[in-house]
Amino acid sequence: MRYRRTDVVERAIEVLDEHGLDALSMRRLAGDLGVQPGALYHHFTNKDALLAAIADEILRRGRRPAEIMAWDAEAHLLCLGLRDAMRRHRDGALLIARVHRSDAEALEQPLRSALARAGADADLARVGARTLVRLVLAHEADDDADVALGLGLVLDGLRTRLA
Amino acid sequence: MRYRRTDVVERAIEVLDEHGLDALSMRRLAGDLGVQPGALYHHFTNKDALLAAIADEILRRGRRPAEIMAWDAEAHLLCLGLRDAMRRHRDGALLIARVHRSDAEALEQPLRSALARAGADADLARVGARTLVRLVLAHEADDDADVALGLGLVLDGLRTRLA
DNA sequence: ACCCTAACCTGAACACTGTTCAACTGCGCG
DNA sequence: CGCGCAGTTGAACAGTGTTCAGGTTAGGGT
Repeated sequence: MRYRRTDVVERAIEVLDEHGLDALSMRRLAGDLGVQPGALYHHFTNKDALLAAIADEILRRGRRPAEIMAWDAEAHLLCLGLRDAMRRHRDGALLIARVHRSDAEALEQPLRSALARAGADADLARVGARTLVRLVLAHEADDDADVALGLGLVLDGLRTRLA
Repeated sequence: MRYRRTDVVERAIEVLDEHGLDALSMRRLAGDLGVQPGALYHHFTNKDALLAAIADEILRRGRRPAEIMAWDAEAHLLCLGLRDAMRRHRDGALLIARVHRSDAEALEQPLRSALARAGADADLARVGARTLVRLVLAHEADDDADVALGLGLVLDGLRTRLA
């Protein structure tokens, strides 16, 4: 059987959903595709690249069109969207947090520009966005009320600085 | 050579500091101690238990005596203490975050009781403490100004709710 | 001084992991 | 048809955590 990059990612997400991140080894995925492990390295330079591609795909599916609204409502919505996207998959937060460590930009950029539009200076926008993203990644297992409370805490802090 | 639990932990911290968390394998540590890998399993049921013991020791060393002060000053100080403790060792934040995943209590308890003393209800104290701890763990690589800004954000949020 | 128990360690094995690479296959294009 | 190349193979390398039957050794009690 012959595969393309996107086929591999799709199958990888299935393995992730069914068996978790720990079970998502190159050998396991290769076996699931009916292929030798080495074949995967034709599509991805290494496992990290594969995981990055998976994270990309998961986030791409979770992205919603931008709307015009107040900065704090938008920030809140962006955070909930991120949370939804990663919670749609087993170990989603674990995976995205791992990828986020080597590529923070992609996740933080939308929030940062929302904060910048609200009048935050570069430092505040950067730290605020980072704080919110990490908050969401860290609260995967918590229930929605806790997440809302945690986000409210940070958003309150931002509000007092942007007032 | 014969070792006790504490000897193993001490040596493990040295390996951690010199070569990083990735290099801290059971084989490597055993080799450093001049012992077979299996011997370590007499002192620790598995690697996670070893890592937990290392994290405990690192945090124990970093703990400072409690002082009587305003809740927000205390919370700020507790966070900086945690940050200092983990920054004293290579990959300290990585290690502690990993252990924190399966045992959140130990790290969050002091902050939670500080918030409770300030008049926070159980939910706010719990979420606030968790948020602060995760903030510190996530900001390891950032400079102190960014951390102070991030903490200030959350503390401001807490202040508006505790006023 | 003896022995016994418990703590500690050995050596080897098991079942995995990510990664590399020369050689082979088979599909599409000129 | 034949060339090129994307895709795959199969095997190997160098590691990982973990288990366990059996051997060793130190300390306390008689």
